[in-house]
Amino acid sequence: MDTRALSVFLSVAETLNFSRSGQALHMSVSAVSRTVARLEQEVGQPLFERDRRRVTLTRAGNEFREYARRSLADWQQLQRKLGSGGELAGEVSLYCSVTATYTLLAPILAALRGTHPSLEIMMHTGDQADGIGRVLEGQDDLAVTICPLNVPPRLEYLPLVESPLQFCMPASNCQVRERVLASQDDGRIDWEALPLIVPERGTTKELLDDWLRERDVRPQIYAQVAGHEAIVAMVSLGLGIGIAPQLVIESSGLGSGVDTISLEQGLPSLSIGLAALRQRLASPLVRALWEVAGQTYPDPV
Amino acid sequence: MDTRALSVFLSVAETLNFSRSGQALHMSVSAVSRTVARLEQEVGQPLFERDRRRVTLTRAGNEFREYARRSLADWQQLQRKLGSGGELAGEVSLYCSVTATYTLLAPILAALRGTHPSLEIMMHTGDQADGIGRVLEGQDDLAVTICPLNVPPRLEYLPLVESPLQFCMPASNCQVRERVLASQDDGRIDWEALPLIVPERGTTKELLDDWLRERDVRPQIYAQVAGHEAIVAMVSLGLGIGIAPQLVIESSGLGSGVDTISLEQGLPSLSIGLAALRQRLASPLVRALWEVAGQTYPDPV
DNA sequence: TCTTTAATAGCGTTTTACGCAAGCGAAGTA
DNA sequence: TACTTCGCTTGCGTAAAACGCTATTAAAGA
Repeated sequence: MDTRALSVFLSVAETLNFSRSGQALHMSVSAVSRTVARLEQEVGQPLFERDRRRVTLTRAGNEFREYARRSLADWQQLQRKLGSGGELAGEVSLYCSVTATYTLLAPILAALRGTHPSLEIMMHTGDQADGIGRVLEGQDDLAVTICPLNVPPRLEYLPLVESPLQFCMPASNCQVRERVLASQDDGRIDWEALPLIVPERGTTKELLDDWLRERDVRPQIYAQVAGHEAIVAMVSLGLGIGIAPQLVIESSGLGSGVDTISLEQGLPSLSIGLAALRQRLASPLVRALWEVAGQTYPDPV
Repeated sequence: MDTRALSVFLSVAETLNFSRSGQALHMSVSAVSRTVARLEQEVGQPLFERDRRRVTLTRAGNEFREYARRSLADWQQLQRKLGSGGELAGEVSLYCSVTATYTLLAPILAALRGTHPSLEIMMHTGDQADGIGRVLEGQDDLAVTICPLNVPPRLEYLPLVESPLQFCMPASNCQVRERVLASQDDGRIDWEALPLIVPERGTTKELLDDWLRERDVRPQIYAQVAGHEAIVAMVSLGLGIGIAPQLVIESSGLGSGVDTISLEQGLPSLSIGLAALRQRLASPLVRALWEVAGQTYPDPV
């Protein structure tokens, strides 16, 4: 009888649909099914009536729903009471890229100051690609990161914004820019003739690799760089064309130094959000930041 | 945040001693320690103050204690409500030996009829030695059994009574009886000369094997039999000497047919009690029987 | 009859919990 | 001062639980 199971039950009791609850809770249908089954075994009676097409609450299920609501509310109340009333032993550590600091994070931290003034943030900045690793290893509680292709199971991911991955080129006239414009006139860009500045590792590198492989392009790599900001900086210096999330290009101090390259079949769009270990999310401090973030960027569809 | 952890916390909050709570809860000190540590992480603050010699509740710990009491009471209330109010889908199945039926079990079932009239028991009888296996395999919810030498981790054991393991011999005059009496006059029984009727398997067999091995005795096995009742029956027929818990000897219809053999260093005493899978104990029906049994035989020390 | 939808069951893998034993600091003892 | 005891924590290996993927089953709709 743990609170997690109660949440699952409440979700199913609301949607009356195991699959939809699974999606909402970021877990598989079978996990939902078995969580409910366990609960039913523990209670000793079926909570839902399944007639193969429709799910309804049994009488016991209704009773249990009341209980679950109360119980969960009690728990949340206690969390609030102790979370703010107590002397807040620790702080929350957060890893993010420089860009995230003043684009994504600023409004979250502003809101947080209002709702949880006693919560202290220890921020570490670096290449966005390292975020997942640092969270998994427990170095940081949270990371702003691009949604990885496969979210590891012990990780929770909260999408905040979408930003398309973009190719970009120097804005000032230079050899690279001229060659891009020339090949655009031809209708197709000759990637193999252009120096490309790519991420050293991370999701964007993987996406780029896929994109190139699909088109059977073997580009001429000018440099592999850690951090999208650094890529944009190098592009603005005219060293080559690069790749970065639009968000980074726009908000780099060098925004005017680079132009995006528009393509018919562009690169995929990225989901950027928060990542944390499930385990750590049990902590009220971490969860506080998590929830404020979710409220600051509602429904990033 | 599950109810099990709350129980552990409440116990420690009461004893203010991790080791003692561990004993009371039938778990190791380290398990208690880590359960509390998990709880503290989840709450976000320490619940106990440990100054290496003494354990005290912190302010947060006191708050949490209130919450834990309430929460657990709610849960138990719900269990009662649904456990008795509902239409009790299943019944509880119980495995035991014939002897247990009318010695141990009778008062428990009588009490149960009073407190839980709607609870139905499906009883299976057979060799006591099979009880643990049947519970582990989920064939029965509960078994009356001799406490195994090593209790498997997913099993919960509730001691009810103690009964010494005894050697016994035919009560009527016969060759076997005479030989026992004769060797008792010599001061030492010559085990190797006497036909021995032993359990086929189970805890009593293991205890007997140990006892014989310690004394470097290689007995003459007349028969290996399943079920202590059958052993007593064979002994009463004069086929040899046997071994069984005193309880079985006394309450066998053949009580007058066998005599116990008193020894200086007798066989160890057995703990006889109820066994169930931890998992199954979450069910209110199973727990009902469990608790009534515990109340019927309080403190079997 | 075939397809679609939705829950459950089997199987292999990951994650979590546990027991044991070692560690370690403070208090008691010789 | 050195040694022992007490009691909580920690590292490590193992056992159990939970999960995701995939197959299965069953009902409803085309």
